[in-house]
Amino acid sequence: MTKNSPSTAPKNTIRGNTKTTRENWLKEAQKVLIEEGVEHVKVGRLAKNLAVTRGGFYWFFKTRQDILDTILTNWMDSKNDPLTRIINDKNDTPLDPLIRFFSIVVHEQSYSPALDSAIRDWARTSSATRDAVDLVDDRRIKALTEVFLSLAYEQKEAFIRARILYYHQIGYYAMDVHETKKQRLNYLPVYFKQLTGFELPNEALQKFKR
Amino acid sequence: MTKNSPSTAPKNTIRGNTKTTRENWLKEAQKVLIEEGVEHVKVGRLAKNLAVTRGGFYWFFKTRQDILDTILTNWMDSKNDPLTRIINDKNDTPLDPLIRFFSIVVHEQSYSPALDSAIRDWARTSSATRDAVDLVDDRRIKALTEVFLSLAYEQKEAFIRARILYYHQIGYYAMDVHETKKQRLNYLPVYFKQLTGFELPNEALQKFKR
DNA sequence: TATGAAGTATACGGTAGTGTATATTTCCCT
DNA sequence: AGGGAAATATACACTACCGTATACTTCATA
Repeated sequence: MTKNSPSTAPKNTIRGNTKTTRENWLKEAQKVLIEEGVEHVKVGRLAKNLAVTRGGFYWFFKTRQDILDTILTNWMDSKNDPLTRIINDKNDTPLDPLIRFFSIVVHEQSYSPALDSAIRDWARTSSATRDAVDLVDDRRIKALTEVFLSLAYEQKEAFIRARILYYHQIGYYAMDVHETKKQRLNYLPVYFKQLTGFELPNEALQKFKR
Repeated sequence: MTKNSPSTAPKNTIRGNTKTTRENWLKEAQKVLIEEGVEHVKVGRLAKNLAVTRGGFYWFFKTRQDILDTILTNWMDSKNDPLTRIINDKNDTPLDPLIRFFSIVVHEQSYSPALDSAIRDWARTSSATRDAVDLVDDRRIKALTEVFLSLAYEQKEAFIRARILYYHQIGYYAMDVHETKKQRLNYLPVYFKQLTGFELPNEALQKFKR
């Protein structure tokens, strides 16, 4: 009847006839978003995947748009974006932030390029999403520019380097390249040299291999 | 009643109650594909944009899928892809193919990165499209690798350079960067240097400015 | 052990899309 | 001038969504 606001209510004890959680729905929605794009994130579809009827969905979310908004907000949150957090203060060598960037990108934990790419697609038809993507891209490129500046590149050159490094990354996943980790590690030093202008230190390479 | 095969019949004289051509529909479909993605390419939508009812659509195309297939086939055709045709034989300087690549990309005539990007999105849900995109990407990267090899780069380095150059390009448009031509020309020499390893010849830069 | 909160299932009315069948319009050609 | 080809318009049956309302189930806890 009158349902409570879906945005409240953290609850850890499971009560009643419960088969799904809000997180289940969110995760499933993200999965479909990644694999097939926004247009396929339909509540009936999610319900089916969760082996449940649509009814439950509206317990957790007000509308379809509501769950989409939630996904976007989560994604935008800088706390969830390792790519903007590559700049670490404490006892770094100047090259460390870049090594961290490559590490995040190569290992693909804590950061989902697939989600990034799916959201980028979504931006095509949603201006709110477009804005979010612009904001995040800008944030990341600023961070990378800082890094290159600290490596003594000129402003303009640093900015272009940041762009090439970042756009290349975006392109790589937009293309949906399938490579084994081994292949990627094989190419890594060449990529590093060409994209940053510096040699990848050998001890860093060793670390990647784990 | 029984309609003739839509794939035949080139006709230049306009007869009967005609308001649209097959090309009109195709172009409109491409436009919507670019602006909003495949899922929005609906025959009612196209009809509305062409100020006509849906009826006519089925004169030119068997089904919605038919027009989508046509778009994909056109796109795939290497004759329509300037990016794979950058290698010209006749009296080139070694750098000319690269200059041509940048020129195509900067000027955006004869090649629509927006369409490229939209089709890439589409590949997410259509395996036929996925295959087409893979094929085209591969073709282009091979072409670029050849170019870098002819500039005396080692095999591996040439391949990575080709990738970075191309992926950067893809990423640039996936990000939907908005820049004036002036800005792009400003950055161009820096991009060229970083992406190819060679200085952009001054006379080439001048040509870009027209 | 029973009761009510938390969630699930079912049923409904509405919109938007698909493709097919058929009537209608328009203009080239003779 | 009028017959017919080339489309266009209209009408239909069908399916897939959406969101709302309401009845039903199940378990934690009192």
